[in-house]
Amino acid sequence: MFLEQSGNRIGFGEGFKSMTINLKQLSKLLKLSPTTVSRALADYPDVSAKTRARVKQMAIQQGYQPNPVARRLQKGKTETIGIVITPEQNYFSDTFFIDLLSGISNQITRAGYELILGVASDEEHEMQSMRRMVEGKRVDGMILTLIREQDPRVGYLLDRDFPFVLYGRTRDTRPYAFVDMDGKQAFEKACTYLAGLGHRRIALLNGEPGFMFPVGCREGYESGLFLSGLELDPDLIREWKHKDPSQSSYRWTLELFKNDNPPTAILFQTEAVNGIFKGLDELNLQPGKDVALIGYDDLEIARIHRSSLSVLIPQVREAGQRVGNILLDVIKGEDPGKFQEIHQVEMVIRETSLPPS
Amino acid sequence: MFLEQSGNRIGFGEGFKSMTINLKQLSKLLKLSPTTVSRALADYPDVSAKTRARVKQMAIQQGYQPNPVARRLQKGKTETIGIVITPEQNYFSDTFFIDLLSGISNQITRAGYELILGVASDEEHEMQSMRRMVEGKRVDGMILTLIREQDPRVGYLLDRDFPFVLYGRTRDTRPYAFVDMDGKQAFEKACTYLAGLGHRRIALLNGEPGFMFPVGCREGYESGLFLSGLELDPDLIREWKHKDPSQSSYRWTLELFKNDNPPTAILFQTEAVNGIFKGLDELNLQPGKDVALIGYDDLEIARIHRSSLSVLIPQVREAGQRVGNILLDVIKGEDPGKFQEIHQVEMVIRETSLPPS
DNA sequence: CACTTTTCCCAAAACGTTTTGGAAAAAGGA
DNA sequence: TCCTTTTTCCAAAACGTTTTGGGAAAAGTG
Repeated sequence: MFLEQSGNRIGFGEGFKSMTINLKQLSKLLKLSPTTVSRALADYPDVSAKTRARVKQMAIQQGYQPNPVARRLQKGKTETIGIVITPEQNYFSDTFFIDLLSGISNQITRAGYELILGVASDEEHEMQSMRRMVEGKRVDGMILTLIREQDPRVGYLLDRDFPFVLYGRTRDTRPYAFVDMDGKQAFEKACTYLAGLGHRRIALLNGEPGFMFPVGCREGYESGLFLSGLELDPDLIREWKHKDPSQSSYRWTLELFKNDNPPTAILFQTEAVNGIFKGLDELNLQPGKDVALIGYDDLEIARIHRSSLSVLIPQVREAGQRVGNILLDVIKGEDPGKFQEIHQVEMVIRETSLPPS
Repeated sequence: MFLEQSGNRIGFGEGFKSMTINLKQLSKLLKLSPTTVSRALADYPDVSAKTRARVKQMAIQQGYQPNPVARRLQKGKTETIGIVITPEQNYFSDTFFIDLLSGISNQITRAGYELILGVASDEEHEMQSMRRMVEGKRVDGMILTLIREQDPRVGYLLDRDFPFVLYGRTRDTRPYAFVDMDGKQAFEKACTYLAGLGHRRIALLNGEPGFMFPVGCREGYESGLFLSGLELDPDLIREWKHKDPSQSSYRWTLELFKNDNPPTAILFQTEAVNGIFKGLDELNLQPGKDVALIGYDDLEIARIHRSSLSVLIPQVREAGQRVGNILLDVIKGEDPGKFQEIHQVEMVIRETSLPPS
């Protein structure tokens, strides 16, 4: 029997009965020191090929896995990264968070890292949850999403040199790592496309200011107008509310068409699609036929709708994978300033982007 | 200066510069042993009120927080719970996961626990991700969602006495802890309500078999028909596909109305609403007026639609809170069989549940 | 053969807590 | 006063790894 006094209690005690073996037990089984076993498994050159093989085989046979908690203590690393999400501001697409988390998790797991999730109800709790992770030494790095123009989280982390990666960008001038979608290029592309079809009155139903992503969208929109030789008309720009994308975009849609010279096309974040469809419906305008529409993000509703929506599709999962990999590099000590990625956004033309009637 | 050779390197070394103090440093500052400081902070009775106060004050002043990794190693607990989600099967509502995670996180955080997230692409990876957490000693307990009728995860965890809680139920007869929504009662209520309005042909567009939740829905539907003295007509029951709720429900909606004796009302999970709306639209049937609709789950699209949808609303966040609390109790060693909760589902009548025309 | 180098292994320390098992000092009881 | 009890503190061990700093044996070198 390979158990010893300090071994795991097997077969008695309440709760979970651990079936696992630890390093000391494994080394006893092999008649080697824990040192050698540890080093054999870590492929150190100072253990002979023969014993290394023997150790590895036994480790597999016994199902040995190093206790991560013990390793973390010794290594002084938590092998964990943190992310805080805010349910209140779920203005994103139905699969956005799942896609992003999926990409992140996919990459960090293969490095043995864990992803811990904080949920915050508002901006204040968001900071609080992050500080708990950082100051409580619960993570080696942070991932930030839903970035604001002035984002206190970024300053906080920069100030203490704590590793982090943004999904998005902010206005801080110090170098930091980020992965962002090229919203500007996307909206520029969509805008020039519509202008190319002959549209002259193109509206923008944009996200609410404060957050960073509507900034790029607006830049792209303005640039697209300019490149197409169109005037910018402030009456054609409106902003929906994050708290209630559908209601606010519904109202703005009605507003837009009270204009003497109403738009023939609308650019928007797809989060607002329900409100826009409802508004157009009420005005007896048919999406695609009477008004061209291009949304930023693909949603199921956009695909299933009577006139399936033309969209700009960000590859969120792929971006998440990059975010994960970059964070691992930053944790390793690499310069965050090296990792500033802007990902292209694909445009998929479906049924709502015809020439003006 | 309170730093010593084995203290944290402050002000040099690459990467994150820890500003935090550890137990040894704190105890030196207080001219007490680490033992006493530790016990003072943990409110042991064998430390005098005076020193306890002194220790606590200094701890706060210095911002001391026990290193969680070290505590976990000593305590033999990870203070962590795990959950695995599957993006492929996101047939749930737009806020379902956020709501559930929010409730769980809310409760476990106040007990000092962490929530780690696994993301799996399919059933096999789901199991693999869970085994990594369980066998890799990365968590003290698991939370399971999207439960199947025969769910290998439940057997796996029961077999090794590992603490877990289900959001949902399965067919395993051994006692285990779960929190479930009373889908049966919900559908029964909706069905009798519609029957009470005079509907005689009530269809059920249910989730695909294999998963557990459609079972309760169907039971409630059948029971509702029976209580209302209506015959069950198999032609009025259809199942949408998890992989593509909208398309499949769209097709089934068209099918249902090819019937010589078509339904005047449909019960369904709100995930399928887009397909149903599209189908009805194509058939020139107006939701609420020509066909009564009650969906299970509240979605934004359901509220914003021209005829806002009558719905059954499960309190997912509250359920998540219970799941979190129960898991903490089970980890503490309490009998899982004691924790079997079935939560009521509220019915909210809006515009799509009128009497038959 | 003697001496150096290389190969292979290991004992001990360290990571930062909590728990165990006292022990000294203070207080109480006769 | 002396003995017992209570109060208050602490040294050492433990949790399970990895790293440090050798050291013995084997292999090369002259």
